[in-house]
Amino acid sequence: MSKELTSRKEDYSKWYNELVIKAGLAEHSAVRGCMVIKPYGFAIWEKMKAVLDARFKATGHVNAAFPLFIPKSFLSKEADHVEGFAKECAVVTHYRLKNAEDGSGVVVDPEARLEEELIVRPTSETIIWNTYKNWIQSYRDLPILINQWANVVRWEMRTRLFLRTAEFFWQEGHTAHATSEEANDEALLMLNEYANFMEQYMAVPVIKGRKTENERFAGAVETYTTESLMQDGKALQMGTSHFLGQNFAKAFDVQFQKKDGGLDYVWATSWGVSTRLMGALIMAHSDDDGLILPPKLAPIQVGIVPIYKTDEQAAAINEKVDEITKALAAEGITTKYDDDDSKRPGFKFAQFEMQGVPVRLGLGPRDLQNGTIEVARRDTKEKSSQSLDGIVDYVKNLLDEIQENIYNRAFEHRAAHTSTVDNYEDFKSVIKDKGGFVKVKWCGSNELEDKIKDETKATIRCILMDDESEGKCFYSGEAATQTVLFAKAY
RNA sequence: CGGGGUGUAGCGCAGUCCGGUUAGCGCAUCUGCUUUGGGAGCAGAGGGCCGCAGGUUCGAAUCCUGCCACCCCGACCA
Repeated sequence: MSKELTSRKEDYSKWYNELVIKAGLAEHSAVRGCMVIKPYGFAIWEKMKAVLDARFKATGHVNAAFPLFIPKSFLSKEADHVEGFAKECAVVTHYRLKNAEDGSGVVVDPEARLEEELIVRPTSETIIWNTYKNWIQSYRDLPILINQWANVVRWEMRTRLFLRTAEFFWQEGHTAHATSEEANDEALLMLNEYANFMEQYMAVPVIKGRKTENERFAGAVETYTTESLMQDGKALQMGTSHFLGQNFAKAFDVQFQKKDGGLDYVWATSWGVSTRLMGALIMAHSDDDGLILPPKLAPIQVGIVPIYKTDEQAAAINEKVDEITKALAAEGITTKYDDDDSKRPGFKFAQFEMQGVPVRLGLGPRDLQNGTIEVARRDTKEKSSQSLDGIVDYVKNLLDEIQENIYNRAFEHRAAHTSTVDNYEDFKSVIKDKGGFVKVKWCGSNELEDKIKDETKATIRCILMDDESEGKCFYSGEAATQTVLFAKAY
């Protein structure tokens, strides 16, 4: 395996694939389209999970677990929903294997066919609403605010590590409410929680908006989304939050007794983010030397490399590093001391860089003599010599600075790659040559959206929340009803 | 599902056209010595159902037939 990555300029897609492998985040498994998330990659996901889970709980939600399998008939109860997912479902048809008669191994036992086939959940609305039906009789049972952390399966044609895999991990929130307004507020609340997490922890700026009918979740009345822009100018949908109206309540006949008497169907939301966030995190910040992680999500915040010739020097360095590590740990900063004697310092520097460790410390005999330590920051690759006294405060501040810097960098990149146009010629040339988001006035026609997609590959990523609907549609010249962002997307 | 490509050591590949010693190279691994402030050097060692199953042949990684898997490009998607 070569030590270098393909550069982003040369082949962005290849760069991404190699980076995921070489940074030790994930790899392809024996099962087509399914990945193995390796310990280092999973450590990042766990940090994301911990922050999100705490936010869900702080906003009143609780966790629960629903089955992996869903009776096939459930899926078809909501018409749009089945249409959206039917084409990518894994189906369980049998429950037993037996030894092949010719001794060639095991075969499916044809006697063991399931009465009703089960599908592996592509999402859990149906099984959950079938359950909620039993839990809800009165307005006193509402709201229900439940989240589950789970894996789901969507049989994708073409997959890419983290960005699109046949099996992926996510969380799905499913809430039930007495009023339309309350449910819609919930969907917006979670959209904001997502956006805050993405910006404050992942250091990825996002645009909040609504999906067009074409792009909406199958079964939703309204889909809210957080959209980000990657370094290659393509957009990535990071998380979605859906106002489901009464669609699932009606499909599963979930009614409740209102306070003032009378029955009504329950109002619903669902919202989710997946391991796709890993893909966004990787693509948003990293460079040709490897991963760049935001300090708040980096499993290792500070990597430490000893430089020595003699055993005496090594012993003295070990002692000093031990001191520093403990002082950093006391401030809640995670470190990794790479004292592997079989590797040379240069190799370790490159390794920490590939893994995106935000800050690297180098300590050698010269430093011990001068009371200094070498500090290298991953985001800018700047190196400096700092006094050993006060190194903890220095590192602490530096981590904050890196977190801020990579956010600002991503923000500026997005600003530089967001164009506003008012005619189709300009639109086509921007999409083709520059990429990024293209902001336009829009008349709201589904057919036009499809046509533009066919011609340019660009789709409407979102309808801006605070849209001023003045002016004319950039394509049809009709009165514009909204402002939208187009982009080529992942 | 259509079109193209690839299966040879843990990884990346050569060899296949035109059959013929013991199947080779780089990286990685192991042992030893020298090294260590930006991906170390030398010496030695281990590691192969040549994707699978048939066939042709004195002889098959190489030729023929069938199958399987994976990758890329399209249609579909968080």
